[in-house]
Amino acid sequence: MPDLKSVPNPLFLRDDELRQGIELLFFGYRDFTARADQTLAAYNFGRAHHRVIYFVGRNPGMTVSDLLDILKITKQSLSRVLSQLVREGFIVQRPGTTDRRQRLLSLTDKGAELERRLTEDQRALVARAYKAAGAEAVEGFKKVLLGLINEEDRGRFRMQNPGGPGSSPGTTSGSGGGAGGAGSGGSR
Amino acid sequence: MPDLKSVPNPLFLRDDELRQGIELLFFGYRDFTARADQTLAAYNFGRAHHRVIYFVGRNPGMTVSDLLDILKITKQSLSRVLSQLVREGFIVQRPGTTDRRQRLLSLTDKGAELERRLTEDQRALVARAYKAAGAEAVEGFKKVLLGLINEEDRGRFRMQNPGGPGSSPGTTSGSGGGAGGAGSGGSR
DNA sequence: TTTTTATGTCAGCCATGTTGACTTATCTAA
DNA sequence: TTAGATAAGTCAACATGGCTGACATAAAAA
Repeated sequence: MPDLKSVPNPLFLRDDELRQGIELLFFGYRDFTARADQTLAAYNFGRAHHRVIYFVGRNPGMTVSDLLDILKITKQSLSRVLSQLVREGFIVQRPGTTDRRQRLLSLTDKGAELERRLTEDQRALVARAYKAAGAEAVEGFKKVLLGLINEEDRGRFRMQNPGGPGSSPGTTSGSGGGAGGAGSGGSR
Repeated sequence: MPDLKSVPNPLFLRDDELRQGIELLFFGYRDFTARADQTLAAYNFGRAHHRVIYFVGRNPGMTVSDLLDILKITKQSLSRVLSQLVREGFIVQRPGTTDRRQRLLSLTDKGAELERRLTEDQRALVARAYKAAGAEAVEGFKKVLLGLINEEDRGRFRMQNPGGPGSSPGTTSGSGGGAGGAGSGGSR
């Protein structure tokens, strides 16, 4: 591998390569969301509902502030979908124990089932792409995407050794959950 | 490396890993678009304008049908932004030479300059992520994203050897370009 | 007790996607 | 040469999901 510092513009940083990356992200994300969107339509829900259900499922007991931090939308925008999901029995809110102003969010059984169905679409798609690309490519995929992410949110992901290729499978376990992040302490 | 066929559920295909991939895509795309959106706001344009400008810049002389195929939106949706861009002098339309029903699209100088400014934001972001991750990770990134993309659109990308893991770094270079895709011949 | 914070709500605006119906110009095939 | 298909555009109406601004309530913190 060439020493990056000594090369002003390595081949993989040429304009064409970067544009290709931009387009891969566009097409990739477009198709990544397309499948789940169909499932959502059957419930008369949109992508915004999916995101709420997904992250609440991932972080049971999270606060509204936590969710806002993740989604980076206004509370008015969130309110529209969240209150709908609560009204229709997909999500429950209970007051926080230490801070009773908080509304801790979690999925109902009904919500958990929807979450499963929704996430299944994307998981299958990602699994297929992972399988086709191989373990090592997956490491690279994660590494690059992590680099695209806002410094502040990067901490949501606990990545193991970037050591790469042959990293001993036995230790890959750990972390797992990773994205938990949003502690209920939620300051802003 | 374990033989995938013999392992029912390799480590990199565990549920946690797949969810992490889903989240990386969400956060990655969110931040990938955030920067350019700010630039767009200064022109009173939105993401839809950006996409049109980007792809027309990338494929000068493309037809409206070509563009619709890429964006996968309705012509009514496209019309709203496209006619605005034409009206304001960012894009020109000229009749097709062989088929005069077609309106071949290209950027004006003004449009090209905007395209440069817009794409610069994303290119810088991608470049930073690429640089931090390294050439080999970039290969993996591309490989996985390509696997997420609709079979039909995959052909827009001419990837070099999927050679995989230990592929000699010296040869990582290759092709580059690629993504042109939408030839103006545009059949549907 | 006063102030700040966490949450929610009403009202209205904007961007961007959708469907359906219809027009115009042009190409293509019978 | 005419009938039908195709490329493009338009009007109208609607849904989703962002946004701002203003204001309300309860509970924590100073």
